[in-house]
Amino acid sequence: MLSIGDLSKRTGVKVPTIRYYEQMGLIEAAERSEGNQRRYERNDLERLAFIRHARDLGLDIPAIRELIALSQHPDLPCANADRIAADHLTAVREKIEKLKKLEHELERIISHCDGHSIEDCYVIRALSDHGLCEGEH
Amino acid sequence: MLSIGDLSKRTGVKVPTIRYYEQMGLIEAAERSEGNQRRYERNDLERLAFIRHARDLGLDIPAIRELIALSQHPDLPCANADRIAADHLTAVREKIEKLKKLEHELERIISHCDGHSIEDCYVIRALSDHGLCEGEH
DNA sequence: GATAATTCCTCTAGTGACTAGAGCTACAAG
DNA sequence: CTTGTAGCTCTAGTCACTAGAGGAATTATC
Ligand SMILES: [Zn+2]
Ligand SMILES: [Zn+2]
Ligand SMILES: [Zn+2]
Ligand SMILES: [Zn+2]
Repeated sequence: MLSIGDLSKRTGVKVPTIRYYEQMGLIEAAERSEGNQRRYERNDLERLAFIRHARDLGLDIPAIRELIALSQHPDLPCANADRIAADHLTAVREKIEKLKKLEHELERIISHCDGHSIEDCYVIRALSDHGLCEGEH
Repeated sequence: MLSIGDLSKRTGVKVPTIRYYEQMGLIEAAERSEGNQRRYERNDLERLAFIRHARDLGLDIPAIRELIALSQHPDLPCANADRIAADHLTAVREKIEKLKKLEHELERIISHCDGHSIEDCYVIRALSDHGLCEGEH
């Protein structure tokens, strides 16, 4: 039996975050001690590690909730789980594309400033006028 | 004299967002009509276009506030403006790096699943165990 | 000039995934 | 047995908006 602090130390998930996940329905409400403190077991540890890893990979809470629900039906086909991962990959790629466009424009803007007065600052001018940009964003 | 709706149409910034920017101190409180409605002039249009473009490039509101303040002192050196842009570029690059790591792991995870049952699903297994990952994230 | 449609006003609350803090209680170590 | 740490619940704050309520002003139509 682990306290919430023990669980926190072992998984690297902060104590308030564990309570938050319980509230969000990602982990079941834990048993309580006589004094109303949460007590966890080994499988809670695994569950929380799963959640943490999924969050580290950028999945959001509804997606994780769905994956947990799926993982409790081992006989179902895994198409839905695979789709969740694939959709997330697509979203990640779209974010990368957008950020690369920003990176490109910012590089250009910064390199065009000769760094004297605000009056001549290319950063300020470029921000005032999207027409000076090379692409959309 | 433009109404807030006119300003919105001309800049592509939604009406509530314009009021929000006023509240955040990015644009000065506009003059009002007899009936208490905001009335804007040409320079408000430029200011709002500046804000919009800076937001589109991913700058946050405190950074934009600082850039606006700087732009009102044309004789100052522009090092601070340049630094704001450079810091932002650094942040964008860091985000790209993180997302690329995620992209890599997700590609790997998805390609390893042969897509039968949940029981054998590599997506679920990989989420359960970061040890299966190639890198950190 | 009356009426209707649209736009505007302020204020509050919701978004996602936590995080911080207040005020209180339980438990472990000395 | 006292002290210190850890736990409890509840509320509010983060960021940059967005949605909605309830009401007033403006514009368009007749
Ligand atoms: Zn400059
Ligand atoms: Zn641009
Ligand atoms: Zn699978
Ligand atoms: Zn991993």
